[in-house]
Amino acid sequence: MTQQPMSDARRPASGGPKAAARNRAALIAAAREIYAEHGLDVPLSAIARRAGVGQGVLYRHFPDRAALAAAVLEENVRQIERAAQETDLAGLLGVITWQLTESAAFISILHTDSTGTVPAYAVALSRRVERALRTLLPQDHPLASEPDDLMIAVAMVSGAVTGPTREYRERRARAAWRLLGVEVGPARPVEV
Amino acid sequence: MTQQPMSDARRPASGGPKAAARNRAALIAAAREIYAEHGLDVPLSAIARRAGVGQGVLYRHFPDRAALAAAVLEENVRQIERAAQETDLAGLLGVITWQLTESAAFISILHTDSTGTVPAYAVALSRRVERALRTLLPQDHPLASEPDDLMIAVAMVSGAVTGPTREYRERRARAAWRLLGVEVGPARPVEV
Amino acid sequence: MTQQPMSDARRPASGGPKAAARNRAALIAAAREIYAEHGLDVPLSAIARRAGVGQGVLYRHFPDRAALAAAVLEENVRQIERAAQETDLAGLLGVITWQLTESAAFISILHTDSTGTVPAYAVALSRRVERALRTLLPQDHPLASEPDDLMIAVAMVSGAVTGPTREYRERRARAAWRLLGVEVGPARPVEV
Amino acid sequence: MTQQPMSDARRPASGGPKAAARNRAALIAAAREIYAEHGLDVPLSAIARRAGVGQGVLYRHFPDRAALAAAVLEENVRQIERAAQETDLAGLLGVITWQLTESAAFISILHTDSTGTVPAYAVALSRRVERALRTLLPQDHPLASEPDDLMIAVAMVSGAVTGPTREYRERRARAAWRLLGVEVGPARPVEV
DNA sequence: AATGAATGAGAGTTCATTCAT
DNA sequence: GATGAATGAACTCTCATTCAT
Repeated sequence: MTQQPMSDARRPASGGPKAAARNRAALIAAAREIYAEHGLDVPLSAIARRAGVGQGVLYRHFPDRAALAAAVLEENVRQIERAAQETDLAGLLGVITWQLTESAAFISILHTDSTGTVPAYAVALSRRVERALRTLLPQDHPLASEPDDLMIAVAMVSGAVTGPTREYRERRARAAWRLLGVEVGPARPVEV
Repeated sequence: MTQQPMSDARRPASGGPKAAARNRAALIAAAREIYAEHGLDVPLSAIARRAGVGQGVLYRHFPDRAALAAAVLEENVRQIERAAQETDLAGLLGVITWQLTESAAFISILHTDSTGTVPAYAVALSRRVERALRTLLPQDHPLASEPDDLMIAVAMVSGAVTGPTREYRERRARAAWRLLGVEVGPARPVEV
Repeated sequence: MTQQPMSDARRPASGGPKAAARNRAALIAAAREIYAEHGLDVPLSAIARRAGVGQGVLYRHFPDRAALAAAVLEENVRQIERAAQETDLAGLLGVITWQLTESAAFISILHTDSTGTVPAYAVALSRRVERALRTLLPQDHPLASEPDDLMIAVAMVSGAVTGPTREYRERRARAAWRLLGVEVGPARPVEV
Repeated sequence: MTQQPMSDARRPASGGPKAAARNRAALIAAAREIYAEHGLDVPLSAIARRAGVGQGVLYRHFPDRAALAAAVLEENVRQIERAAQETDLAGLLGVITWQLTESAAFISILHTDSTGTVPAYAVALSRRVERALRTLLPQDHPLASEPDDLMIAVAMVSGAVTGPTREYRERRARAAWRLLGVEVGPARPVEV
């Protein structure tokens, strides 16, 4: 018994090649929204629905859950890398703070998973964030004395970021940086 | 890790005298173990199996997933409250640190959930931890100046606690406290 | 997002422990019927439906597709082994012939799969059939001269068994045995 | 962000002059290969991919799965018909034997499907094979006494043809013919 | 009161088929 | 004509929850 539609209802179909890129973008956008709202552990079908596409499209573009997450978070990291070329450490931390308060998903690559199981792509992305930060880190910065301190500090801030509204989360993030004695610029998005 | 004996010639079925209480305790213990190993998002059937009881018993004692989690964490909090009567702040933070490194589940009440949705029971438990800490907090402690700083700091440490082994997680936790400039006693369990 | 029912429709539930064995038997019976009609490559959901049970029950009893097939075919082989103790070779071949004409599924363990990929359980069952046959095979039988001839002959007959009705298939099977110069008793089921 | 097709120098798209015929042939060849490797139950997309064409082309040439299978097997039958004009029965059986051992797909028209459901095209092709064989069948041949014996014998051999390698399958096929007392020439392909 | 089987919805994944370009 | 993306249903497998015994 091969898999066959078996329903006589003729399905409408397909969009054409131009739609492909649009759908990919829509999926990433939808995923970003839903990740921000509910975290990474969300039904893929919900993402497809929000993007307005069928489930198959999601699988065409992203072979598995990790690929989609990587694509979403990749954008965040790229923004951080871009920002690293335009500001100082405080400014970059502001950008990171923005992203932390904006998206529950982004937290997971810096804070990783509480069970200790970290997907490979998250490790790679985390390294890129670290590299970006380190280019701007002065030798005498309080987070420069021990090699792990920098990313531990970021993880700590991500731990503090909880709460119902973005503003509330930002307030907590700023308090966290203050407790670390680290100067942060204003939390701000990077314009695309 | 603990496989239950599976009493051979015994009466595995229904009731001993205080079987109910024993089952409840077994469920909590099993849940604690499994939470620590796999996080909170675990099939309830696995917990019942590890506890050596049927699924029905689990539901009899805990109407829903949250109730079980609350019961597990309740014990942690009780240990913290007990410890608060026997040591100073540094000692209490050592106890909390132990719990953070021991169980992925415990993190979730102090760090709460990354999506910002905090179950009601977690709020209550968190308050009790805060109260315990505050009884020992000197007026001039670095975390005493702003009202939220205390629990933000705890959340921050919980954010730093990740990694494959308990030792590794403890090392990160200590680094986190150091970055906060807070003195902590040795991480240690409270014996029951 | 844990998997949760999310529908408020309260589902009816469950049968009790006695039903377990009954369901298992029903599943095997249903599978046997459907296998006979459509071959082994049938949706498991169809089997569950025919058995009048939920999908979960099927998985409880048979962890995978192979386990169910093995359970069904196991019965056939057991009948053959039983028959081997009560008749001579011709009689046993009659029993096998009956099973071949009765069930498309049974063919697959003797004829195996045309792509050459044979599941482990099928190999084991096939060996048992061979053993049963060989206990009754006279030294001077035409299929006794070469070691592989016996099971090749059975596979050949299974290759001939096609057609819309059991009677038609049996006619072809008898013709096949005749072409092999092998005497066969009447095709007959083994009463359970 | 929209990446454009813009084939720069070449015209990979649409039509050369007899592209249609070439595509058709490529599809049949691809299907033959994949059928041989994985059996008839293969995603059509895999065939299109192997042929290096889009899915649409496949559907243009072959309205359904059966049409493609028929086209593949048609070639086999044509080779048999050709061979029937150049050799004797033993030689023709050698050709058929080659095809049986070469392709899991070809088996299905001679052995047909184990569920008894035979597609119409298979019946027609089978008849042509029979006709080709019968032109070379001597009156006194062991397979000439009963009308059905000829094709039953072929089906029997196809039933014996299983196993991982072509050589192994050929060995079994030869054993099968031997058990039937039928002389066969060497298994050989018909060059195209 | 405990057991553990059953239910059935839902998530993940795969494909046949259509169709915009 | 060709391409290959999109659709959406079918199938597999997993669990939360109920309930007969």
